[in-house]
Amino acid sequence: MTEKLDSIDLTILRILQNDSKKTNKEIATALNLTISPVYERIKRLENDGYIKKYVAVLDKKLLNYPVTAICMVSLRYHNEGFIDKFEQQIKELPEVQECYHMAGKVDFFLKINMKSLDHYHDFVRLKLSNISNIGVLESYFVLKEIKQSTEYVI
Amino acid sequence: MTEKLDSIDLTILRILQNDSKKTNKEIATALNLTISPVYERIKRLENDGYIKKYVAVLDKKLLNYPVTAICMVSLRYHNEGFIDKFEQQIKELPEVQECYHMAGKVDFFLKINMKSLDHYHDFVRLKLSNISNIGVLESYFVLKEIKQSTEYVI
DNA sequence: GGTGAAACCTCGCTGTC
DNA sequence: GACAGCGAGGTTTCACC
Repeated sequence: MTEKLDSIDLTILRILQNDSKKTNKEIATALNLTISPVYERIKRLENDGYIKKYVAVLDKKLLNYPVTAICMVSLRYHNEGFIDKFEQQIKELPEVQECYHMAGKVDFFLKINMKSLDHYHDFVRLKLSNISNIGVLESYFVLKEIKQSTEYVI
Repeated sequence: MTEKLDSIDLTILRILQNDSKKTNKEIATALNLTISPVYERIKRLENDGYIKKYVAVLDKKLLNYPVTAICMVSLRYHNEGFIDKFEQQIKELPEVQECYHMAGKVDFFLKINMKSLDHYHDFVRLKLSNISNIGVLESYFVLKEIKQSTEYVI
């Protein structure tokens, strides 16, 4: 494991989290380096876990997933076992893109993408409701996506 | 612009949204095709906008951004001009990773990553508060990230 | 930790069916 | 729309600094 990242590492990460198709050559040029050190630093950043994965970001609208819901869930019981069980069940639902365990009145935030409100209705009725221990479930619908990114300000 | 995607297109998109480093050769093998059609389909999917970009997903914890907040904002005034102005100002804040205009009582959901609660405090005090027209601002903190993905169930 | 070059492989394209 | 095959260029490695 590495201890610290220097400014070259950070620049590489900044470039890759914006466009992972940049070649080592392009990155090397931007950094006034040769290809080899860039190659080796990227390998190190991958192996040390700084870079988790490389993904293609798709267009939700074109793929016909226009409905996004934010769902706030509160559990009925809060024992460790119940919480772990809930988390496990949520992980297995591919429709749930994001899920966070929260501090405060609401226990979980979920972000869910759907083809239509009917699909969302079915999802809540057939899948979410099958998860026991849900006390309160409130759905909010997205009117417009202002911003969606995976970048960090590093 | 293309009208419809066939099952080969969907398989390619499924593969790439999970791992964009897969080579055309690997994808071709998985699909029992040669490289050329895979190459041409991906080019088409990029040009038609189905694939928006390729990014590296970084590890928040290792980069020392352990604090994630969900922020719910309600505006004071809801004229078109005010809403557009607010959206514009949010877009310019790199700390805000996601922002959605919502239907209902709350106007906007924001997801924000920070190095510490102190940084979050400064962010709210110095940046968010500088945005006029914010009526109500409620912050919820993430205890644990259960799931975070950019994939769609296509 | 960087350089530069060699070996290898994939990409990106063209012609053909 | 898919196949075959090629030259260019990217990836990977290594000896050297």
